[in-house]
Order: sequence, then C-alpha cells, then structure tokens
Amino acid sequence: MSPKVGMEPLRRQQIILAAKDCMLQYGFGHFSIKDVAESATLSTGVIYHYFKNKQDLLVQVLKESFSDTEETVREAVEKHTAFEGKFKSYLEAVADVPKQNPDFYLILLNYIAQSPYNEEVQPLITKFFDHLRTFLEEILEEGVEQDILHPETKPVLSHLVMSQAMGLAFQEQLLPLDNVEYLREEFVRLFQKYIE
Amino acid sequence: MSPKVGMEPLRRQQIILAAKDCMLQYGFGHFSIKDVAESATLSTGVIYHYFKNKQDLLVQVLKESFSDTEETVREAVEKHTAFEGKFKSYLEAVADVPKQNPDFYLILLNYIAQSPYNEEVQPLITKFFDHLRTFLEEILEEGVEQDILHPETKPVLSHLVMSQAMGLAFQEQLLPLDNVEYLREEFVRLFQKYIE
Amino acid sequence: MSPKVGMEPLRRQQIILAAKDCMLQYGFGHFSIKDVAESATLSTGVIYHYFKNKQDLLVQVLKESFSDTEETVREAVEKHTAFEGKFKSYLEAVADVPKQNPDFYLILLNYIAQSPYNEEVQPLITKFFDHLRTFLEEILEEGVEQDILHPETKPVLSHLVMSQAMGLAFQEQLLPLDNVEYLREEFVRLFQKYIE
Amino acid sequence: MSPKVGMEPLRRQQIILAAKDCMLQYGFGHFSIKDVAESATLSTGVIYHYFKNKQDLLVQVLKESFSDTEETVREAVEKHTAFEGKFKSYLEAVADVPKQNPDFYLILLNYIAQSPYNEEVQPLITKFFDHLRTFLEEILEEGVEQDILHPETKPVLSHLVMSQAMGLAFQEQLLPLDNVEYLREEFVRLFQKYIE
DNA sequence: GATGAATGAGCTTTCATTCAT
DNA sequence: TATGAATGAAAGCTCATTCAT
Repeated sequence: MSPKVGMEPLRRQQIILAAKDCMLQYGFGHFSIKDVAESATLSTGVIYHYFKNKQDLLVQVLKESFSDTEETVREAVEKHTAFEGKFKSYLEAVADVPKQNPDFYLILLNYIAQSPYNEEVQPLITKFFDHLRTFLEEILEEGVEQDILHPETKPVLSHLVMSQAMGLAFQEQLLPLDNVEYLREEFVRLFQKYIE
Repeated sequence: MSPKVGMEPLRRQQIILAAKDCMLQYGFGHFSIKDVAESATLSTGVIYHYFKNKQDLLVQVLKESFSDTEETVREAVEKHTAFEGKFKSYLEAVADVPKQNPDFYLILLNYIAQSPYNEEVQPLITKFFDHLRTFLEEILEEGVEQDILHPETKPVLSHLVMSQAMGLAFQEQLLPLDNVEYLREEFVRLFQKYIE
Repeated sequence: MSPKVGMEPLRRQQIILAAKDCMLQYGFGHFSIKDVAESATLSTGVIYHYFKNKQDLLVQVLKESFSDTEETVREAVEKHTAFEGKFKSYLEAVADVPKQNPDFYLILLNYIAQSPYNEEVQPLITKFFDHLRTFLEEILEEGVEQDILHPETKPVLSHLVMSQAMGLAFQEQLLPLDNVEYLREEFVRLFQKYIE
Repeated sequence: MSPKVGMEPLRRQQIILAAKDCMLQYGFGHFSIKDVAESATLSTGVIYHYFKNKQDLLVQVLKESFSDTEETVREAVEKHTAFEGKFKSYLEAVADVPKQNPDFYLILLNYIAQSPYNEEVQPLITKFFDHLRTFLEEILEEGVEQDILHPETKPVLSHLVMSQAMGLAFQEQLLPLDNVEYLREEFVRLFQKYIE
C-alpha cells in the first residue's frame, strides 16, 4: 500500500501532531498511547518505533511548541532596526502568542505542572524562558547604549515583561476574559512607560 | 484502635492533609489513593467513607488551599484604612503568597492544567481569581471616589495586577530566580505608579 | 462470600502453588501472570497484592522448593547416629530427591538457566547447594575423627557427591532412562567405596 | 552495500554467531530478533530470509554447539590406540569441555530448561548425550573384550561418567569453585578405579 | 538478497473502587 | 467506623513476524 522505507520524518511529524491533538482534547496525562495511535490512524507499535517511550514523545511535542513560538517572536522583532521599534514589537509579539499560536499556553500549562517532578522537562522550560528573556535583554541593551534606559532597569524589566506576558496568557486560558484585546494593549503601554 | 464516633472533621482534615502531601511529593496524577492512605496511616477503605471518590478529595484539597490564601490577603489589607495603604498592602500580600504559602502555586499549577477538562475544578479556580480581583476592584473604587484613579483604569489595573502576580509566582516556581525579593519590590513599585 | 481480612498466608500459598503448577505445565518464562491467576481462580490484581512482581513470586516459589528439599535430606540423616549410617542415608536421600520430590529438579533447571542473568536467584541457588554440601562435610568430619576418612578427602568427596547427584537427576529429566533405580544404587556404592 | 548472491553460508553463520552472543549476553528468552539483527549488523528482515523463525534459528545454534563439542571429544580419543589411553583421554576430554568450550554448558543449560516443552529441542539433546555415551560404551567394549572390565559394568559406568561430568560442569557454572582443576583430576581418578 | 516500517496480540503492572467482615 | 482483600479494566510497552520497496 504505502511505502515501507524512509518514512521516518513524515511519521514522526504525524505522531507528534496526533499527540498534540490528544493533549488538547483530553489534557495531559489523560490520553493513552492508544489514543495517539488512533488519532494518527496507526498502530500502537509504530509509535515505539519512532519514540523511545511516551515521555520521549511528550518531550518532542514540547520542543516543537517551543521552537515554533520562539521563532514567531524573533521574526516579529527582526523586522525592525530601531530600539523603540524592536522593543514594542517584542512586547506585541509576546502578548500575541496566545492569538498566533492558540495551543501554546495550554500545552505549556500541562508541562509546567509536571516539571517539578520531571527531570527532562524542567530544563527545557527553563531554557525556553531564558532564551526569550535573554533576547529581550539584548534588545534592551541597545536602549542602554543609547541612554534611553538605565542599566539597572534591564534585568528587572526583562523579568517583569516575561511574567506579565505569562500571567496574562494563563489568565486568558483560565478565565473568560471579555477584554483581552484591551488588556494586551495596556500590557504594551505599561512597559513602554519605562522607555519614555 | 477501636472505631470512634464523631471523628468526621478530624479524619477529613487528616486525609486532606495527606493528599496535599502526596500531591507535593509526587505531583498531580502521580499518586494513588493507597499513597494517600499510607501517608495518613489509614486504610484505603476509610477514605471512601469520608469522600465520594478521588476527584472529590482532590477538589476539597483545592478548596482549602484557596480559602487559606484568600484569607491571608484579606487580613493583610484589613489592617489599613486609607486607600493608599490598602492598595499597597494588597500588592505586597499578593506578591508574598509564594513566600507565606509556599505550596499554593505548586498546587494551583496542578489543578490549572486539569481545569479545561474538569467541570468541577474550572469554576472553582475562576471564582477564586474573581474574588481576589473583585476585592482589589473594591479597593480601587475607593481610589476612584477620591479622584486618585481614573474610573476606566480600575478593571485594567485589577487584571494586570492579578496576571503579573500570577506570572511572577509561576516564574519563581519554574526558574531559579536569584533576585526574587527585588522583583517583588519592583512589582509593587510598578503598579504604585498608577496612583501617583 | 469469602472472608475479607487475614487472608495473607492462605492466599500466598495458593498463589505460589498455582505458579508452581504453571511452571511445570508451561515451563519457566512461558506462562503469564494471567495464567497463574486463572490457575488459582483469582484475579490478576490480587497477585500484586501479595507479591511485589512476577520476579518476586518466582523467587518465593524457588525458596519453597529449596527448603522442602533440604528438610527431606536432613530428616533422613537424622534417623542415624553412626557415621556410616549417616553417610549412606545422605547418599540415598540425595539420590532419591527426584523420586520424593518429582518437580524439584525440573523447577531448579528452569531457575539455573536464568541464574547467570538474575541477581536474586543466583545467590539463592549457591546458598542451597552450599548448605547441602556443608551438611555433608559435617557428616564426613565424623569419619575423619574416627580415622575412617583422610582429612583431604572431605572437600573433594563432598563436591563429587553433589555433582554426581545433580548430574544423575538432570539426566533423568532429560533422557528416558530405563535403569534409574539401578543407577541410584550404583551411585551409592560408588561413593561408599571411599569409606571402606 | 549492494545485495549479493551466494551469501547463504556466510550469512547463516553470521546470524548464528550473533544469536549465540545474544544468548550468552542476555540469557535465553531475554533477547529479541532485533537484538540478534543489531548484533550481526543486519536488518531484522534478512534473518527471516535464512531462518524459518526464531525457534528455527535457536535450534541451529544448539546443533552447532553440539557438533563442536562432540568433535572435540572424538578428536581427543582418536589420538590413542590402547583401551586405557582411550578411556583416560575420554574422561579428560569430557571433564575439560567447560574449559575448551566455555559457553557450551551455559548454552546447554538454557535449552535443557526449555526441552520438556519443546518438541524440537528435546530429541536433539537426547541424541547428543546418547551419541557421547554410546561412544564411551564403544571404548568400554574394548575393555570388556580384554577382560579388564566386567560386561555388566559397561552401561552403568557410561551413565555415571556422563552424569558426573554434567554435574561438575553445572556446578562450575553455578558456584564459585576454587578447586576446579583438582576436582577434574579427582573425577578422572574416581572412574579410573573401575579399570584397575 | 536486503531493508526497516508496520502490525497487533499479549505481556506486566497499576489503581479506583467495592464490600464482607 | 475501619479494615484490607479483591476486582478487572486499562495503561505502557515488547516483539515475532510480514511485506512493499
């Protein structure tokens, strides 16, 4: 029927996608390998041909979500050259993640809950946020060089931006917010105050 | 030794505590009723005498965590009478939850991940955050009445405060932050700007 | 239906027996926990109530086989007081194990094959043979004291007796021997030559 | 690289060797066809080109072990012409199998345990021991003809020699014997008594 | 001849829940 | 009230075998 050799990249993607679907549909820890297999219209066996175990598959799902999101933010920033433009577009991009990549925070949420008990996931998450925050610090450094920002503000600001963005996204996941758009704008405004 | 009557409240508390311990030790969904029973030095059977099922027990654990935390914040605010004092102490209390009640956000995290798939937990969480935010809005209303705050700022500010606090707490859970104390102070300062 | 408390000793015995039956019927590694459960007319779950895992159950089966056999030999020897009587009855008892305890060598065979790869079983087997051989050496020591035996003969003789007995039993398991009884008698005679 | 023709004997040998390695490394029943394939740096598929199934492969492994060992013993005996020399060298060769062919008894052990439940293996083992014992009886027959041995001793002696040799080898596999060499010499001496 | 992708039955083990005592 | 024995469904995972290429 179908080819029998060289399926690796296709199948891996197919399975990761199916796992993502299952996670969104049933929630982390509430779907089985059998569910994934059915969702991918494959047998349970193949999954273990491409992934060491369930944990391994789950880690790949997370990795993909992270690299997608990081890329989105970087792309948005790289359209600008001036410090102010970069900073603003970073804020907007970060605030827009839930809109551009709707599943991201739901997936993240599931993994965060596991992270204190999961030696493999914990460093992945830490690295992701560190990357994103370090990227922001690089932008802010330009502001420091141009005397727009006080050097000491840099680390504090980067942390506050990250946590505010995370907090907003999680709230959106949790609560039926009616004024999301407005809150996002306020978020951008709040932090732009720092460079005025 | 022998069966006792009137044990109800004690036993319930004993079991809820044991469940909390298990959750913190093993993570949500990674401990069994047997684990809880052992942790409470009871038999598995007796747990079903006091709780309908595992889900029910879990819900009670969450409820307790919520009411403890809400009380802490209210108590802090009620020490003040002036708007500025109330607002500042609210900010401080909310930022201090991870310090005063170290397990709270770890427990919350576990439930949040489940909430989209759990009809019973979802409204509990929503209600908790609504309470806390509405309480902040009541404080802010005093600021509006005293012309310190623009009426429109009220809802935005309350949401931003909540999400920032949540974001900081989650970041603290996730990442090894070395300057937590300083970030908390910055958080308070950030939002006090709104009423200057 | 049946009692619900204090079943431990009965059930453990019942399950060990069922496991022994399965091993004899299907051979080591060719029966599942489900087979054992069915053979004991129990559910698979109970087995894990009484035994840590399959390996644990298997180890208990072996332990029981060992202690039964050791006891048989000791009892036979203890009927005698004179050295010659003890030695002869030891030889006879050891040669008679396949007859008195027909499953013993079949069970042993199964475990021996596993032993080089099984950290728990290996020392059990070693200990069993050491016990039995040391017991023989204690008997032989009496012969040495009575100047019937040369001291140097003791360890060699004890090893040769053990291996000959083991070899005969395994041959009997493997090959359709028609003159088993006669071989056993020759075995006894062969080693009695040493004390003439 | 590219498919080759006429690979049959080489590949079979390569696979049998890999299977032997796996058996020694993991133990019978604890390695998969994939393990064998990897050990032979081949694909799983090709194994089924040369062997009907796993069982078939296993049988070939055993056959090879048997013919190697039988040959060793025959070669040792054929160096002598006199009865006494033949008998002694037979005893020595048989006692030396564990030294000359270290894996033989470990492999044998694995199959013996399976034999009562395996219609194909059982007769192979029986035949092997019969061959070796019949060969000994042929030697002993010369002793009978030369009036060195009583005719009735022949079958008994051949059985006792075989079982003693087997027993010693298994003991050596199982227990950490410190005086193996000495025991082997005693084994030879023990049975030489019969022809003095 | 050779590959490795794919299957699916079957394995061991866990666990929420029930219930006779 | 309290016990812990018992259930059985369902989980993750393995593996001999097949087969399109």
